[in-house]
Amino acid sequence: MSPAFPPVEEQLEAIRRGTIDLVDEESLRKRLERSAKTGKPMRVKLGIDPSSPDIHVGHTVVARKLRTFQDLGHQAVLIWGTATARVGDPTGKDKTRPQLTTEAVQKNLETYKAQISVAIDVDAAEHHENGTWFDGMSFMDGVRLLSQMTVARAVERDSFDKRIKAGLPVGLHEIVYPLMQGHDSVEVHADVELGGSDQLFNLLAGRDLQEKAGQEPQICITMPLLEGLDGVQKMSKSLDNYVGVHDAPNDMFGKIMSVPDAMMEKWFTLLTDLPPDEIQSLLTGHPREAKQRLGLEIVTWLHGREAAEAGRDEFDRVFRDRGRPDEIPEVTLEAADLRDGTILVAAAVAKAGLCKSASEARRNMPGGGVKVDDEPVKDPSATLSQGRYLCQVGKRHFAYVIVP
RNA sequence: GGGCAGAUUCCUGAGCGGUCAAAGGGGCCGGACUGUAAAUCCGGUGGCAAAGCCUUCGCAGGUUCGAAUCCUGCUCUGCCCA
Repeated sequence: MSPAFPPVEEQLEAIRRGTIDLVDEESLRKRLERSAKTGKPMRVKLGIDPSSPDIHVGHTVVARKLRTFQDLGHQAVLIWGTATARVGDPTGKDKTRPQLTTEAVQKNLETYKAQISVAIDVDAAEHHENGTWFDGMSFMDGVRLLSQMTVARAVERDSFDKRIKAGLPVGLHEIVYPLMQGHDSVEVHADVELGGSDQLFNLLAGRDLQEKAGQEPQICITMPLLEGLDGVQKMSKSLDNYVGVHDAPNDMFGKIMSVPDAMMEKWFTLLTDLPPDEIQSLLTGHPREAKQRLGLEIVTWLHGREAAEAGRDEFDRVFRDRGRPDEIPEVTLEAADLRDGTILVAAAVAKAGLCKSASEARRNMPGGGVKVDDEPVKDPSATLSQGRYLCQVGKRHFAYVIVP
C-alpha cells in the first residue's frame, strides 16, 4: 500500500500549526518529498509516560499533532514509557518527580491508552513499551549510553539549570532521562519526534544519539504547553486548573467559559480544528460569543454536538440568567447527623458536599454565600428541621437536602 | 570524609519560651461589579453544634508550669572545603 500523500506544502502547513520549535523545516520538507516519491510514510514518534492515570486536554495537544500526521498518511509510533516513567522526567516542574512503581505504571498505561484515543487513532499506531529494551539492559550497557553525552551538555538543560541556580536538588537519575528518551528514537528509527516545548532538550538528544548510531537524525517538533483555567500555570491535575477529557459535558463547558480571554486564541489553535481565518474572525467579535464557540467546539469533540449544546444551555440558564441547573442532586442526611431533630445549616451544606467543611460554610454565611430555598442565611447558628430544602453555596453549587 | 546553613499551615515566607491556629504576600473560598474574562473593592482562609475544645510548625525523645521557639538523636536538602 502506498497512500497518496497530500501536496508537500499543504502538509507543511498542517504540521506547522501551533508549533513552537521545528528542527528543522528544510529536512522535514525533504522527508515529505521523499515520502511522496517512495510512498513510504514517515515514522512519527510520541513518547508517553503513563505517570498519571487521567488525562486532560492539555495532554491532547501533542497527541492531536500526532493525529495530524496520521491524517496526512504517516505512521504514528507510540512509545509507552514503562521504563522512563519509573525514572521520572524532570521536565517542567522544578521538583524531582516521584519514581513510580512498575505496577502503578502498568495500571496507568491501560487507562491512558483508552483515553488518548480521543485524539489519536490508537489502532493505527505502532505501540512499543520502552521497558522492552531498557529493562534487560545491563548496567554497563547503560554506562555506554551515558558516555554519549557530557556533563556540561546535560546540565545545560533549562530545567536543571534553573533548579541548580535556585539551590534545589537535582537527582543524578534525572540527568539520565534525556538519554533514555533519545535512545527510544534509535530503537524505533523515528523520522520525527513530537513533544511539549519543555521537551526540546530531550528531543534533540534523540538526534545526537541517532547520528551516533548511524541513523538520520529525527526532526523535532514541539508544541506549546497549554495553560490551565487560570491562564497562567501549566494545566495540571495537581493545580486543579484542568479540563479532563472525561469531564461531564456541562462541567466542561462551564470550565471553558472561565478561561481568560487572552487564552482563547491558543485554545482555538491547539484544541480545535477551526481554520485560522475563522478563528481570527471569532476573536474580533464579542469575546463571550467566541468563548461560547470554543466551548461548543471542545465539548462537541469530546462528547458530541448534542451534549455540547445542552451544556451551553445549562450554562446560560444557571450563570447568565441566574437560574437553577437542570439537574440538582438530592442528598438525604442521616439521622446520626441530627441533634434534637435539627441540623446546622452550615453542617448540612457541608455534608451535602457543597463546600469543604462546615466551618467554611459558616464563614461564608454572613456574606450571603449560603442560601436555603433562595434566601440567604446569614446566621451561622441557623438550623434546619425535618423537610426538603434547596441549598446553595456560592453561585454554582446546588443540592436538595433532605432532613429526615 | 570535614565545616556551615536550613526544614513552618496549599505555596512562599515571618516567628528572638507564654499574648501562636501562627504576620505579610500568592493561591483559594464567599460577596459587589461582570461576559463564571480581565481589572478593582470587601469579607474569609485547620477542624468541630464552637466566647470552648481538638489537631497542626521534618521525625523521635527530653528540659520546663508552659515549646514552632531550648537540648539530644535521626531523616532530608543546600552551600563551602577535600
